[in-house]
Amino acid sequence: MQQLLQHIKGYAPLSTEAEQALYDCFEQVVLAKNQHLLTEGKICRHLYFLEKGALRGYYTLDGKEITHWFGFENDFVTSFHSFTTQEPAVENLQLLEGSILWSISKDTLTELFNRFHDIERLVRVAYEKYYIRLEERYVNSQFKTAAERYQQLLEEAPHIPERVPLGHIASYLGISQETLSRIRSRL
Amino acid sequence: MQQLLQHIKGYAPLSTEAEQALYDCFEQVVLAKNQHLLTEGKICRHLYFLEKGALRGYYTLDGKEITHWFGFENDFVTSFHSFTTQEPAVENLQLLEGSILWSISKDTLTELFNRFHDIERLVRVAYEKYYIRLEERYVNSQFKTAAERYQQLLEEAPHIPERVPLGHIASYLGISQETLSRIRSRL
DNA sequence: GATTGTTTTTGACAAAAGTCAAAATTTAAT
DNA sequence: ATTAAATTTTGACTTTTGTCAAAAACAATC
Repeated sequence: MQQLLQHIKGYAPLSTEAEQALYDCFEQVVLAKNQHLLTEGKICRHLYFLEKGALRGYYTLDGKEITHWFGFENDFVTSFHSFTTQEPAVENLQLLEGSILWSISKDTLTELFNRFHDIERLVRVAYEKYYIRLEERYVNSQFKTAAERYQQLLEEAPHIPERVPLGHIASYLGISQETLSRIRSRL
Repeated sequence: MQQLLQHIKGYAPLSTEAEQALYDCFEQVVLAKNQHLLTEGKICRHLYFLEKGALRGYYTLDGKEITHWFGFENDFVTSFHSFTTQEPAVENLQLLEGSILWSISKDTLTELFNRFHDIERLVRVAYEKYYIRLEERYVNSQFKTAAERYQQLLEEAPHIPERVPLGHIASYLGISQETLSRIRSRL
């Protein structure tokens, strides 16, 4: 929990009262490898902070699993679409390692937004970071070749290829596993 | 200006004072077709609301222009990365039509955030919408074929192919202009 | 340490998309 | 209306990536 508070204070300052309120509102969740935090069709009612571990977001297309993002230490994770709209999720969240998370419900968070301007600010700032991150991924995915994307992944996020099976990485990069394997053999 | 206020009230309620403050802080900008709102290397100090017209964001790669997004009526537009970080922009913003915009500076907006919790909330909610929109684009771009992407564009955003030259659309979809032309001839 | 299951690699071929160059069409300007 | 400029289409060919099937490598378990 200290890790969570430490992390979010990097986004924006927090009053003592707001910090205490956050402290009171997050609950610890411990899950084993391969368990699901969310399955498609369910409404995602929680936002999670990942203290330790790793997970992936994936959905099913033509019977295949498509992994479209990963979460690691100090990431906030949720099915963003389902969490914000409270509509059924189209994606699944599955643990890739045994993990420690901290959870807060949508309702509780909404209440915190009402009570504390600084918490709303903090989330606003966090959204900016996550938006920029997604924008970069988008541009890279669309306008670079498969080999360039993999090389960039090795340089900028080496923890991903180190901790995640190749098949997941291939779909994360939008290529087939065979193509990724061939790219690697050429390096 | 009424259009802008009307639009943002769709995100979250606004106190009369906050509404007045917004009214006072936005300035009208009128620009002709092909003019630039921002060129790469410059720091983007303003956020714009597009009341009427159209524009594109593009950057240069290997001497080619890559259009990665479009803005139309009721969109907020800026170089998001440069605006939030105040680092030099990597992208250019160019008008595709003669346009009417409303501009607010980063400093003024920051001040409004400090004065009005409800304006910060409104932007937080707006970010959620823009994030979801980008996430959908991302998933579509990476996991669908070129033809599927074009068909989806026709269905979900027909104003884009109607108002924008083919070359821009091709790079927006991440394909060559020739391929897009061939896709269209097959329909 | 043999066995089972999972993950990764390799091969042969097919499909999709890119490139370069030129022609056709559309749009804008005089 | 005519000319010039820009945009879109077409053709021939190359490169990239995907698919299916099988083999190899690696891990986990008993």
